[in-house]
Amino acid sequence: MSGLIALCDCNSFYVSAERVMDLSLRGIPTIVASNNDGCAVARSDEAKSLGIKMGDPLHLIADKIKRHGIAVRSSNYTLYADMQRRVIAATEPFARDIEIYSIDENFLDLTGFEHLDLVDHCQKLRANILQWTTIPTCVGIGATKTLAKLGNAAAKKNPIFHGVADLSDEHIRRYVMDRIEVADVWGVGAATARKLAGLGISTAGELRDMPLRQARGMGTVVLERLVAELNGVQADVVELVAPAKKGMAVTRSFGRPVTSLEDLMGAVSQFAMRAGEKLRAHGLVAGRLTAFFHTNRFKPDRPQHSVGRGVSLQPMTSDSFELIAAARAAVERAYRDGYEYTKAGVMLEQLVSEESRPRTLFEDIEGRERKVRLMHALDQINGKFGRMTAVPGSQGFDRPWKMRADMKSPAWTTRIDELPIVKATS
DNA sequence: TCTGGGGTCCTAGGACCC
DNA sequence: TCTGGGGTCCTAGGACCC
Repeated sequence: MSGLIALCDCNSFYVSAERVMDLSLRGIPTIVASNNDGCAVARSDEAKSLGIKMGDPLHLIADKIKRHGIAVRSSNYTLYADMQRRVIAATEPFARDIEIYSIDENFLDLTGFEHLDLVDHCQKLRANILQWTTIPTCVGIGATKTLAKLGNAAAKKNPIFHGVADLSDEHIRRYVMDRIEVADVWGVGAATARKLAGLGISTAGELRDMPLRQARGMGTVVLERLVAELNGVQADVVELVAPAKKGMAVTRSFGRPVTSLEDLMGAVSQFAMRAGEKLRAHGLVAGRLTAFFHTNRFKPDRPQHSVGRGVSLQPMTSDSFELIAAARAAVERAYRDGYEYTKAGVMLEQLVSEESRPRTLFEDIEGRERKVRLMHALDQINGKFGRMTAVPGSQGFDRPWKMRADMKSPAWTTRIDELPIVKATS
């Protein structure tokens, strides 16, 4: 297995997904906001050139948005997940295997396609995705994932590549590596970049030439593997099947601060409920649950409080009511009055598949089966009529803390009552 | 005054990713 | 008024054991 790897990445994915159906956004500077309409998490090219940065808090760029007429959308994950599915379908004919790396990026194993002109092959891939979904992409090709990522970064930044940079070509590889900053290499974050700068390493090419031992000594095995990958030695292969999940979390910032135990319990109950749904959807059970909550860290002058309490789940479970009970108990113990809480969450760890769940002594088998059937019925109802149709009363009914999403597009492609309607005019 | 030398397992926290 | 959510991997260091 030493074939070439491609990384295909959707340009400004959330914005491009919004533009599939909403033609009014095309050509207009557009950003998509994070949950709670907090920060900019996707920007169109037009928005980028107006200086909008990834992660910019919306309330700090409000005047810029107004001044330039930037369109804003709340994030619509149902839409993005559906678009992702379509992008993958359009990609499948072009690779032996695909590893879905994130919602907008796929690694392609190009083994078996080497006899083709790979740049041409990847241009056809881009054209196919564009035709099926209208979503533009860029592609990087290389001997390792790290090189494919690097090629992708080059293809996005430099128009001479017309969207496809093939780093299996030595000249192109050298050209790109001498020009890309080391901080833009996949796996090099701020902390590592700072250390490397101290050694006079500022480009991808200089990192490639760093002795492996030095990389190991300065960083960790992670950096050592990274240097190997830049030299074309595979340390990270294309995964054929998704590895088992190790943990899961449901966390949210609140639309407005929570100041009572009752509201906090309500929120955490809802998160535990949702966490149970996710577990069951993956056929998993959890052995440990942690509930956490904290005040606004961006206001250090205000009283701060931050806690997380873990409890072990015995027997291991995916039952929402058991998860809710565990989460509520943790919150009750950790709660302190007199603070404004702005975020909370439930995290699940020690996940194993339902079948390989360890059995406990004195297990109430009948009671357990009843609970499983109840959860199944709950999932069916909520799957059919929408999330939160049937909910436990413990999460409260008015939910003053629920997050804001004031500019959300419809579920164009996944709900029959929200399909776009085309009106004929003559 | 002087207080071994390994192992293993687990957890918290850092770093990084999209 | 207003600053996202959800992951992975690695290491250091503590607890415990012989």
